[in-house]
Amino acid sequence: MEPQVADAPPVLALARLGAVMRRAFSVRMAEEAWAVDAGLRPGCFSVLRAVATGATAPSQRALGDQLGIDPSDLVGLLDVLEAAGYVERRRDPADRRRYAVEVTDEGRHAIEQFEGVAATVADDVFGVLPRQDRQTLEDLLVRVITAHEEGAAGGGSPP
Amino acid sequence: MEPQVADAPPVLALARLGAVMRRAFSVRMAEEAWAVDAGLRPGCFSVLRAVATGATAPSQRALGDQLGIDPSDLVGLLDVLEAAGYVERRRDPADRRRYAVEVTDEGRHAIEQFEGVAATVADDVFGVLPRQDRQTLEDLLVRVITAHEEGAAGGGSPP
DNA sequence: ACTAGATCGTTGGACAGCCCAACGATAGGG
DNA sequence: CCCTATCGTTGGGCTGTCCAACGATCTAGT
Repeated sequence: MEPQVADAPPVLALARLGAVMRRAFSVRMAEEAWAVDAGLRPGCFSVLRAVATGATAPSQRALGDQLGIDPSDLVGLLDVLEAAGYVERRRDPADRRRYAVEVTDEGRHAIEQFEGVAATVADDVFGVLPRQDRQTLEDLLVRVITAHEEGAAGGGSPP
Repeated sequence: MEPQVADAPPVLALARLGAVMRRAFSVRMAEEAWAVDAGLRPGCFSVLRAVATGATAPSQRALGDQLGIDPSDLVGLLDVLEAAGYVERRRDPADRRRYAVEVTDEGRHAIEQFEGVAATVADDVFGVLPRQDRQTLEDLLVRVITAHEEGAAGGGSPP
């Protein structure tokens, strides 16, 4: 009768781990003056990164679909980012309902700083693993996450 | 300066993935009559599992420290579990402030059913990976999670 | 023995994240 | 020209998490 410390699917434990990471990230960011000053929330960086890494300036709808964020929540996040001067909302001339969200140079600079904070948090969480295993874990996580992002956004089955 | 297609530390993405898992778990559970009937919330199963796998009947304080759940939130979760007949709160005779939380036979049975639901969710999330990689990922996650649980609970340095 | 401080479980409230319903503005098809 | 669908936006509700404070109980100092 082994105590089976970790059962087959550590589903809720992973959910918990994600919450801890978000929390730790939020705490670390609260120490950064440039972030507090702009009123940046954790979700802002997910959006900022998606805008910057995307090939073309995406619409808010596409952005929300890709990240799994509700369009209504995206509004506030983009308001903050725009007020901070990190992104710009330009009307899509071909479809004036849409905004074409573009990243600014300051936005790209902010991403680098954000990456530094994220690296600190990642060290706290994944630092318990030896370097090789940690690399493997991060690679696998990226594969899972990107697979789900594609499945939600572009992976759609067009009728 | 690599183009860093997939960010160095997928911190927020992992946080997002955790939220997705919790959500998916909640949705799947909403379809199970035995869970809805008892008013079980996702966190209940984390607690139930911790109570069952622990060597001795833990106090609520120890339980909260291990799982990273605030004692005040643990109250409600245990109320639900006790009302469902899955756990019992017995006064610790050696220290009448504490409760010794014990799992019942029905509680153990509920864990098995819960594991089935969790397995379904895990398939949805990790199913995008080939079997071998999935196994590796789950193992690494378990190592990280247990390391943090030990660090939070048993890691204390008793004076 | 008696008091002072610490610990355990509990209550209540504050706060952020996530989701849904509904609305004006715009685009496309009959 | 009208009807429907889509985009961004507003508002509200629900849940999870955290913090402050309280009575009951244990522990330590005298």
